[in-house]
Amino acid sequence: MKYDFNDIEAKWQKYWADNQTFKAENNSTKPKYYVLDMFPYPSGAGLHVGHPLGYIASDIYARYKRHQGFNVLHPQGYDSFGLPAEQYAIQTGQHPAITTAENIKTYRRQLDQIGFSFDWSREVRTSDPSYYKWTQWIFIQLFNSWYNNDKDKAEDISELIQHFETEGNTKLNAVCDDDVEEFTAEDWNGLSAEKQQQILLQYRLTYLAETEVNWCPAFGTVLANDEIVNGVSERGGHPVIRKKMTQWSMRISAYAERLLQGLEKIDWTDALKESQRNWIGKSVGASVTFNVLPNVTSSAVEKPHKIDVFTTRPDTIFGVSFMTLAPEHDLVLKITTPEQKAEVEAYIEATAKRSERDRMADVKTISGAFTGAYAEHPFTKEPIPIWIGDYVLAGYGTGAVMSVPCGDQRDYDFAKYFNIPIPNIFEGVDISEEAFADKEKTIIANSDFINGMNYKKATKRVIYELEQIGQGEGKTNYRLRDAVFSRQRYWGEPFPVYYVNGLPQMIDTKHLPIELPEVEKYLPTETGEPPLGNATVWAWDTDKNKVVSNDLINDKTVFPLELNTMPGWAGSSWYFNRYMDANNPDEFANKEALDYWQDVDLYIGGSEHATGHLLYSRFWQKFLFDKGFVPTDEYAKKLINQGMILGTSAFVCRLQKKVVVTDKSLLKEEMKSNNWLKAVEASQIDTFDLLSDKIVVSNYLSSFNEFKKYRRSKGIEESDIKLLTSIDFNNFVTNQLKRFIPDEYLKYASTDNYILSFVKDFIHADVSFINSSNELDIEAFKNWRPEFKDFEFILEDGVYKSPRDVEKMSKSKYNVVNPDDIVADYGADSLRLYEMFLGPLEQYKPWNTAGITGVHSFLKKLWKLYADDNGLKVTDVTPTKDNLKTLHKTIKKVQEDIENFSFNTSVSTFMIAVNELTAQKCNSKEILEPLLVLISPYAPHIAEELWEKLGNSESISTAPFPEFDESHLVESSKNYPISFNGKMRFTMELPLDLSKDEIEKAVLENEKTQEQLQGRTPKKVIVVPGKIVNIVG
RNA sequence: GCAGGAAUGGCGAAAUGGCAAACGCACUCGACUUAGAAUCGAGAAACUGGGAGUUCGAAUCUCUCUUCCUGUACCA
Repeated sequence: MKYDFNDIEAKWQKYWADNQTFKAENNSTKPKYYVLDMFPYPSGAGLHVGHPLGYIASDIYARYKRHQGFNVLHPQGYDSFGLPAEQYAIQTGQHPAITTAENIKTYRRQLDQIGFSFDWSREVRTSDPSYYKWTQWIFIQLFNSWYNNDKDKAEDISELIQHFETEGNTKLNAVCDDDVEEFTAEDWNGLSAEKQQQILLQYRLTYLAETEVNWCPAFGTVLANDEIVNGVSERGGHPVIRKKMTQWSMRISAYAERLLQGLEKIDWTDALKESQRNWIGKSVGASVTFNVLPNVTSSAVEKPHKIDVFTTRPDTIFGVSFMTLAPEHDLVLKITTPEQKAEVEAYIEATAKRSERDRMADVKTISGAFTGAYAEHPFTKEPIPIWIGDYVLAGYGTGAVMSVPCGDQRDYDFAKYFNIPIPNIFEGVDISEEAFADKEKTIIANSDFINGMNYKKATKRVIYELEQIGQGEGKTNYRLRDAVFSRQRYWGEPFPVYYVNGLPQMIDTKHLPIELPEVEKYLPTETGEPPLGNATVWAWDTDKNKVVSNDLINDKTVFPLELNTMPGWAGSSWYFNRYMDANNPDEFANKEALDYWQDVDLYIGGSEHATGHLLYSRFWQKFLFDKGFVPTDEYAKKLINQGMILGTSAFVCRLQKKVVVTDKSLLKEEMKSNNWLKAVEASQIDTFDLLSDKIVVSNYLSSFNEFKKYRRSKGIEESDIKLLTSIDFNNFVTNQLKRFIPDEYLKYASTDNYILSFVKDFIHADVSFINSSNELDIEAFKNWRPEFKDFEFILEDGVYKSPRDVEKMSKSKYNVVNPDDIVADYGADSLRLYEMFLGPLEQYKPWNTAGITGVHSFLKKLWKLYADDNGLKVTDVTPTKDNLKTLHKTIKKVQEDIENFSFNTSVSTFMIAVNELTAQKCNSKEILEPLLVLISPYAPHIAEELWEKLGNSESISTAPFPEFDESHLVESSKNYPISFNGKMRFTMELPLDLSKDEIEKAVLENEKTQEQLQGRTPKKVIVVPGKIVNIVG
């Protein structure tokens, strides 16, 4: 019997599918366990070997939990709306639904062949109307809710209306827009229905408002803050500009504090929690109101202007020597004096021109302008000049700061630059060079009623005093902004919204889903409307309650529908709940199912979702929890970020034409102070061109590691490495490259006085041309591209060894490894084992296909334990003590490893076990049968096959995990390491039941001990029974 | 700048206070084979980034420096 992995794997994959082996039950007496992978986007490129890493880990855990007797929910599906399918549609005219379906098919085939234990009966696709029906439903729930700060939860909008009707909004403690006006119950009741709707929008958890958005012209859509990195789009790196647009937004800021606090009770990685904390950006301080002093331009009747600022350092209020507003601040033009107008306007224009990116890149240049206006200090009543400067961000806090140059470096730099006074309000601190920002060491001085106080006391007192005069209060500020929820794209969830007189109306939930309409083109319309503006059947008929032709719009019974679609994160913000009851047509998930499964026990995925998906989904979960739709307000108890698998790129090293000639003696001098490259530059005496620019040299001296080896073999000092590389290269050059050197320069190549340095460049070679010893298939490389056809290879021992480097896996680097090939050549079990064997799950690690032979031959060895050419070898023979010891130490280690997610070490443990059992010639079923259960989460196909061969008729996935029995590991003696002053010198076999004293006696009597001591008396003897003996002295 | 993580053979790594380098790749030699692949056997190498401390004993704990990676950044 041979280990025919291809047949075995196909057989069991079919068996699992036919028998629905991994279907999870919603009614079970077993304890539940929910293992989830982060939602994949089915891209057209398919999977590379890096993608399944997390899926394999979660699959091992899911299978392990089944062996432990849990009812395991391990679903999979697709986050199938998104930009790439739409970009492809724009280019080719193919409907995104078609390409998406094709991509999913490829994905599914690739996933299936790796042997995952997914419950495919629960598959979801965000682009499927039966799914996005419920995304639309949640949107409507958000629209119909507001956030009650007193109860600290979301409530139904009807309760808000009731409040307005009886008390207005004066005593209301709700989260709302900044510019809400106060009104009484009478005011409210007197308002038109339209006006009431407009006011309610300022409170709804999803709302339509004109907001400044990040517009990406290349994509023709807005992007959320987390989709922008360094001022350009995360995808594609396109420029992003600020633009005012009417958009749907999500009032996630209402949940800022709970999102922050919730991190305390979930077992997610610290790095991830930390980035969420940074993103939420809580700062505690005070808001302070400064009154602007009237000047000639403000007429007497006009209300005096006020500037609100937020500060985390109210204790430094007496150090304020100016104020700075963001150039975009509303008040700027209103307060600027005529004398300063020209300068201020010029400055505003100049900053507006600078892109967000320039502004971020250039933080050193200080710029600003004086408005000519003054504000009054709330306590001293002194006038404070008001400046504008682009170091103050319009989007944070109030877009204005009280500048305390002695306590803030940015204010300090600004003050220095514009010659603004820098009063010192710190006791015993020198501020002549820089600002003093250390809160802990602060003692306040020159500050009236807070002199001598520390930061904490002074802060408290200042806030109290501000409240007394009505010019401030304690305040907590969050960096987290409301999330823009509209996208000007086609391939996303349509909003269940139509417009009556420009005001948004929700379609009744019983008419959902509102399906995506057909369009001719996926581009924006000529009038600049989103792609849905191309749809001809896209109007809502309120009588028939269906989508009808645009021609019928009469604004009485037929109204236009929303043209934006939802962003990518809409569907992924709640999918984990849908899996609990994935096929329910009447509810997003049934209450019983939700109560049974509760939450995700283990969530595995990449860290790139830290501030996007993982924050938005926590927000939606908390909202659904507030409204009583889900039983928990955090949906994932534990989260692990798997590391990325990197590619090992291969290169050929080509000599550039230019050769630098250096005098060796000069170079040695230069080397003393400079690095090698600089030294060569500095001591160069001549340069010339090679006769060819198509020379490829062996990596022998082009890779540093190879060189280290070489150095050792010649006994060359470390410090001379670089120098000698070059000299040796020179000799090599003399022999091999002579014919490429012009005659008049040959003199340099043939004497020892000169060093020739070649400029090199490295060209990516496809990794499939490289064998396990890094040797390049030169013919394949030459035939790969016409421009490589006549490359001259200078070989070393007849082969070309490619330099390798670790990089991200990508097509452009020709280092992508497709799991299909690995599965075909070695099988899914080998792939699974190898991915785990590479290293710790969370770590970044390079893929090197050559190494897979190790785990593959392990599987063959495993097979041979059970079967050989004559058939099954396993018998009922009683196991030996050694057999049992091997089995039980394996059980113990593997169980510990899985529970610690240390999958790489359990693969090693299996190898050790198989090596030992092979050496022991173990045939015992009592050993070999439980061993299969241990291995089955990792290599399920071979385990099933051998399990069946041993006479079992049920799938191995139903077998209980073997019980660890300590008694098999009990030893009667221990080979003690005997150390002298901490250094191990020899070992000594001693019975384990000896007492400390007996051990000490036995060791001291040993002649080797006496030899080590050479007559000295030990000062101290440390005996740790069962571990070590250390003799000091 | 700030935050988080890391540094151990040629490579991936293991050891979490007690015999550093288990396990695997690559390498060398040998066996088998017409040959290659595969398989089996044997072997070599390298002392934990630097410095200090705690300890009988440190890769592991503490301090410090260096380097690298990841995230984030005019956040008042």
